[in-house]
Amino acid sequence: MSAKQKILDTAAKLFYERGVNSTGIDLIIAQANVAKASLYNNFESKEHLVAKYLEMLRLKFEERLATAVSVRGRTVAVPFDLLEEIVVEGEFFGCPFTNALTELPDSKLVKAEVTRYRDVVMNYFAGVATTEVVPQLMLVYDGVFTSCKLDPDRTSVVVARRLAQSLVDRFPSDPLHATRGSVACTAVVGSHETHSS
Amino acid sequence: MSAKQKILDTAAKLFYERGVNSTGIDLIIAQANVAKASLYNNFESKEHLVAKYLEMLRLKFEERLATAVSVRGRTVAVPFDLLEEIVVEGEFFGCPFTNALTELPDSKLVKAEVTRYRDVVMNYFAGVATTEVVPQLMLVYDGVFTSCKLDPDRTSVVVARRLAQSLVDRFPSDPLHATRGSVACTAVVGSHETHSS
DNA sequence: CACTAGGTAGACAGGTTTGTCTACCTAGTG
DNA sequence: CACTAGGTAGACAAACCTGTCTACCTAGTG
Repeated sequence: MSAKQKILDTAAKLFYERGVNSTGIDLIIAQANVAKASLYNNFESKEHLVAKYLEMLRLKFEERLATAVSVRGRTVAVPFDLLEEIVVEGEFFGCPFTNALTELPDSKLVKAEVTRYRDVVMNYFAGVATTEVVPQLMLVYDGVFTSCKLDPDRTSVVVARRLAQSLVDRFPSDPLHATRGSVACTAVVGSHETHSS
Repeated sequence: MSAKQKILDTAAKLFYERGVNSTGIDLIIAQANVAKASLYNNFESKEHLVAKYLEMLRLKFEERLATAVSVRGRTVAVPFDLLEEIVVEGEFFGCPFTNALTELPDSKLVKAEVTRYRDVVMNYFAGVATTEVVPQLMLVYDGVFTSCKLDPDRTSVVVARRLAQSLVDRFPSDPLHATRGSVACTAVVGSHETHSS
């Protein structure tokens, strides 16, 4: 395995679990078993490394999204399913993109990668819901990372998926002058749910 | 104005706008026009200062919440109205609590303050909705900070308020328990005990 | 007046960080 | 063989950072 990939993989793990600013270059190269020069030969600076780390995450996400869609179909639940896979396995540290931007608020590189990632998500939601619902879905999707990070209870992802599903389902009617429908609502929220172990 | 308060106010502004880790002690004391000894006489460490900063924000939030409730009534919209006031005035840097925890993930002091703040919010939502809806409202409330931070478009807060309102409307009460939520809730939230140390 | 609480100014120690640089090594290829 | 691309090892500079310390000042109070 090339030094570049070893660095990227090690940095990804450390950046995510310990935070970007708490992870020094020296720690990365020690854990990756590479020399410092290898890092600076392959990456212009730490900021560039962070950007590449985020780019890698986005590419992986796009890949997993495509795979899941081809298996389960293009539904609003898929992004939440993917998140659930991560949340259940051990510790969860929130959204790596928003985390990185919080730690490096002045980095244009990081900001660009975050935007690119969000565009992927928005695009996906735009494919399963009308344009008015997309901001609502983004709201729920943004929220689930924070809730999962801060609540010891990890059921947020289930709540979020169900909520997102209900938003898509009931869309045609406007929430405001919707059918007051306890029927529609209970049906929507109460029913459904294929998996969710 | 006491040096302690000058430090706290200056630190609050800097911590929020520039981030905790990017704000050095030297910058704080320079902008506050106080001596370094004044800072360390009043605050045990930088971490303690950050915790006090978050505590101050929470107290202000509780105060504004109480005022708004006494004026507009205890509705689900109030927390979103308060957020809107902040979002519209110039730049918005996201939730100061989650930001601080992202920057200092190992700080127990910070974690405790974040939890205390979230308890206030959850308590409030528990006062306007049934227990099943509260996690959904938290999801939307968590999401609106991220969305407002990352989307140049600040309409997220409007979308979020409307969504929260529709969630509450859909569950005016639990059919089994038959009571209109707001009544029971006022009791719950109204019985705020003074802080138990 | 004398005392004290709280303030100022700033040097300094000890640590951490990123990024550069020199010197050397090694596997693969023409 | 000779060359090269990419790697190792680690010293080092320069710039931060937090927290401590000495020395001095000043307004209010008994």
